[in-house]
Amino acid sequence: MNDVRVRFAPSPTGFFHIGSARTALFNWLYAKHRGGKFILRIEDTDDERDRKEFLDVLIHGLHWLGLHWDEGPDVGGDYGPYFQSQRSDVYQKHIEILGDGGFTYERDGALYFKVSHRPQVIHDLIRGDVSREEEKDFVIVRSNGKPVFHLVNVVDDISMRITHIIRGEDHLSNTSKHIELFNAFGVKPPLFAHIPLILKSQGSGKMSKRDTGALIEDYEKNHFIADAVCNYLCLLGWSPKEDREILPLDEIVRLFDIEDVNRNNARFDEKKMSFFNSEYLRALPFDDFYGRALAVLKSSMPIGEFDIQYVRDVLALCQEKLRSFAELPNFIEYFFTESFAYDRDALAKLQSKFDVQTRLHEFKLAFESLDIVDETSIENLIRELAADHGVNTGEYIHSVRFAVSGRTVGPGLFGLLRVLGKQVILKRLNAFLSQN
RNA sequence: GUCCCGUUCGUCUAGUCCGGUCAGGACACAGGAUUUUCAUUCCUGUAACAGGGGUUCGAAUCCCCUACGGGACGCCA
Repeated sequence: MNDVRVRFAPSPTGFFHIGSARTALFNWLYAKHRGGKFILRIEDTDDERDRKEFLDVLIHGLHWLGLHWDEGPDVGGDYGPYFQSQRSDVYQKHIEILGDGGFTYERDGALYFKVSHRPQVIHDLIRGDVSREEEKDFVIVRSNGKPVFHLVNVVDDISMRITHIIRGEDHLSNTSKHIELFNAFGVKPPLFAHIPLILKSQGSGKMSKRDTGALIEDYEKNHFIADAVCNYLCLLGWSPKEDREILPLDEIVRLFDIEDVNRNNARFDEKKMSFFNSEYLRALPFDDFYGRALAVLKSSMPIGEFDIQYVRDVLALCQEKLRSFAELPNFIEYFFTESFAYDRDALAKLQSKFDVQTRLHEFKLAFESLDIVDETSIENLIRELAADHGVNTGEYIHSVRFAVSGRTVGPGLFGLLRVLGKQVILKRLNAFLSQN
């Protein structure tokens, strides 16, 4: 029997921010670690700013990250509805309770809550006890009749039986208001855990939606691996403490505890995020890699016109070389088109070192009479050529790579040629030689 | 301005609770090795306890002050 209940309570007023995502992640981790429930509650009490579009982005982003909820939109639960816009009766009832208790008064058409003018102690699992006194009465119902964040947030945490409130440190100063409300309702407040903020990598202040890497939907758009994003996010404010950083999410679930979260803010590091992504990419089982690669290429490359086995071969060649899916289309372009670009600067560099044209002529001559185009036979052929002409194998390798791909970087040449096939290789050699 | 939170390599952090190992790891950066290119992998290097006072035989670790950073101060959430 476990009764940990945590909630992620976003308001759909903007795109899915990385800081929100990490708050969701920490809530989710804690729920999973304790075998409790992770609840999604949509705080859509701001008619001016709430938009359906933002809600969709949020829901989609959470699913993409793999942070599925036990109660909330789409899945339901015993404490719904999970949209604050549908809970006015609950709020009305609680407003009356406060009124009956003499905690409220009206001014300028709005309903105010009378604060106690006594310091409120916040029991914070991360920061210890924090004492703060609320000085001014505050509005709980606007003059247009809509209840405000502080009220609905507390009411829902009470009625949804939330046991731990894990949220950003920016809420720490709000918490004294919330505790006043819990007290007024005669309810013992849940335990709090105010997690550090994510600061922008350059300059001062917290990550804002305009900073690169700030929006979860951009990671999906750029074909990041969600587990890598989660893994990196976990390490912003938390550590497994054993000189290990890349570890599977289920292991993080096992090791994670909210009390181990750091107190100081963390600066976002785009490079380290990318490093995590590339580590995850390389570790992907090939079929998984293949499936993801296909989705990336679908829109940018005419892979449909090619044999499936050919596409698989190309991708098998590339996985170990790739650092992100975003660079995949450019990386393999020449496997799927004859109109790829030649890197002229790179060619000039090669030509300054040795005679590219001569090596290509020599290679072509020998290659034409090669019957079996597999990696071993290509390698033997090149090594023999090099020995015969008394030059380094590299001269042939670099020349051929350039002639067939237009560039000096890429997968191992022998595999590359094997996959390209004899016909295409000869066609490209001829085309290159006739133009240079 | 007021209140709250924080401060270990450039960055993320371990170590702090229960003072005593050259302050450890990772990213980044620099050099080297391996590799047909690139990437990988491997090795090496640069680099930190914000400052000042205490307490103590001994402080990154405990206490105080200062500085700096962050956050909150809405009929936004």
